Amino acid sequence: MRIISYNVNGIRSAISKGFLEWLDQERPDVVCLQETKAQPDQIPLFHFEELGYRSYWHSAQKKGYSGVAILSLIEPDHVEYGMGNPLYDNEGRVIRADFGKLSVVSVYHPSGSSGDERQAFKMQWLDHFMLYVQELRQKRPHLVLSGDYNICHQPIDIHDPVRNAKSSGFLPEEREWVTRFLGAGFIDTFRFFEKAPHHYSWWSFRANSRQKNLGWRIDYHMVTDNLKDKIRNAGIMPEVVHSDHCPVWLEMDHNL
DNA sequence: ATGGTCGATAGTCGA
Repeated sequence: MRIISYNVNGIRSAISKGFLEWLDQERPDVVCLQETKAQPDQIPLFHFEELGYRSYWHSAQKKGYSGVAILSLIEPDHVEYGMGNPLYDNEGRVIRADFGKLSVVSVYHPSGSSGDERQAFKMQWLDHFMLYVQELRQKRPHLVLSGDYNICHQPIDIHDPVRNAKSSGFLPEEREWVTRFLGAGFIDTFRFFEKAPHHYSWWSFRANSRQKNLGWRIDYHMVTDNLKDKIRNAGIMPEVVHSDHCPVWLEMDHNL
């Protein structure tokens, strides 16, 4: 089973840049999307159906903002929208699909880059997400949590750790959250295989950052450590350019 | 210190 996570920075924009042709070439079993930036009536569902994908969308209340989705060639047994708390669910940041014993979550953690208020919300959100995950594990112990975490964990995950020491996305408290998260029994599947620096999943649109590979690794497939023996491989697709992020993939044994 | 770039929208805002 191959799962791809992709912050598309607007699904309609990504489609205009060749997203569907890319999807048809890759044909992953499951796709977790973030920043769909579309209301339900603005989503061209038929495009995905034509390619054989069922799709499930959790949009934000605010037009053109946030939003997550899961596309799947396999029919999920169940789909859950949000974390079950109205305080956190109106921005369309979490959707979960269950496939047998496996649950796949597409998550878009808040950005804190627009100011102190959103940074505070981000930290609150992260705390709540931790609780959500711990509770979810009681009934769904085999989890793949894929998405845009908006946090670089280690200095090798960001091109300039010194200059970004005070940047949202690389703050000590954010990095410590990821450490605590992994310590609670999750695996950063990309780092499980690749120990080298200079592998990123997001680049600023400004200053030709992408051409110069001055990026941040903020998109992850985190899996519960009970799936350790099922992880086959993981990687990043920096050559795919429909967004300021690139897709990240995870290959798992399908029989749990 | 400033400005640099996008997507979605119609407010400029949020990233």
